[in-house]
Amino acid sequence: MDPGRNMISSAVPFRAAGEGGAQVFLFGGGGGFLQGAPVVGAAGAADGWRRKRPFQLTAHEELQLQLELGDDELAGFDYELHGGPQERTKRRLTAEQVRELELSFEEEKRKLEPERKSELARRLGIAPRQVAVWFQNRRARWKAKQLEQDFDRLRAAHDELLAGRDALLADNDRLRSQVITLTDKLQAKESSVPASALQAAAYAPFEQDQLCTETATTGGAAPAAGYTGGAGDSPESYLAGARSPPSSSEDDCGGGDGDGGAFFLPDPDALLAAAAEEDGAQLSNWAWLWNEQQY
DNA sequence: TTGTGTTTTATTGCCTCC
DNA sequence: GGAGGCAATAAAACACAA
Repeated sequence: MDPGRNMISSAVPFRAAGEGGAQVFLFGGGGGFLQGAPVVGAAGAADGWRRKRPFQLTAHEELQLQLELGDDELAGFDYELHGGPQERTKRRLTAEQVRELELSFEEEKRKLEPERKSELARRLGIAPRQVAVWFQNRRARWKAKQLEQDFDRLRAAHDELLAGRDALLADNDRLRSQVITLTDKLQAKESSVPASALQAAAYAPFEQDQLCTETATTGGAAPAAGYTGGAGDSPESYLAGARSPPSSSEDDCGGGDGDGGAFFLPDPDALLAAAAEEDGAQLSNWAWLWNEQQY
C-alpha cells in the first residue's frame, strides 16, 4: 500500500474520549491544529520513530492539542497530559457507536458509500477512516460467519448422504444374499429337472406385467444378452435400471416374497460364464461393472 | 492478581477497478 | 495512478478461570 494513504487518513484526525465514554473528535485538516505535526509513515520514519498506532498522539501533537483547546477543555478527557511522550492507547467504540455502525452495515448491505462514510463519521464523532476500518473488519467477521454456516450445511448434507449410502449398501447386501439363495435353489433343481423347464420357471415372474415382460424378452436367455453395446444402452444404464426398485404400480412384479417387491438381479457368475461362452468383450465388461457396483 | 484465550481496532501489502 | 477492498497480522482491550 502507499504509505501516504493511511498516513493522511489516520494521522490528521484523532479523538479523545471524554468522561462517561463520550468522545470528542478533532479534525485537523486544512491548516488545523495538527498541521506540521510529525505524522505516520515517511514523516514519522524520518524523525526516527515510526508510530505503531497513528491514532495515538506524539508529544508534539499533545502540545498542539493543549494549545488549541487549553487545559480546561482537556481536563475532562481521558487523556494523560503529563505522561510524557507515551502513546495513547487504542480505544474501543462505544456501544452506541457500534449500534449505529451495525445498523448502517445491515441497511447498506455491507457496502459503504463515501458519502455515507463521511456522514457516519460526523455523526459518530470518529474519523472516516475508522468507519471504513470498522466496515472492513465487520465484513471479515461476516464472511467468517458465512463460511462457518456454509460448512455446517455441507457437513449436514454430507452426513445425510452417508446415511443414505449405508442404507443402500445394507439393502444391496440383502438383495445379493437373496440372489445367492435363489441361485442355489435353481442349481439344486437343475440336477432333477430338464433345463428348458428350469429356465421357464426362473423367468416366469418377469412375464407378469409389461415391465417384467420387457425385461424378460430383451434379456433373452439371460439379461446380459439384452445389452447391445449401443449408445443409450450402456452397461451403466442397464445396471441402473436393473437395480432400481419397482414403482408402486409395479409392486407385484417379481418374486412376491413380501419384502416390498423383488426385481431382477443378474447373477454375476452367470454373466461371466456367458461372457466367456460368447466371447463378448462388452458382456464381460458389463459383468465386471456389475460386480464393481455391488460394493 | 495473573496467565491465557478471545474479540476488537488498526496497519500493511497486494490486488482490482475506474 | 489513486481509491478502495481484502487477507494477514499486530496489538490493545476484554473476559474469565485459577
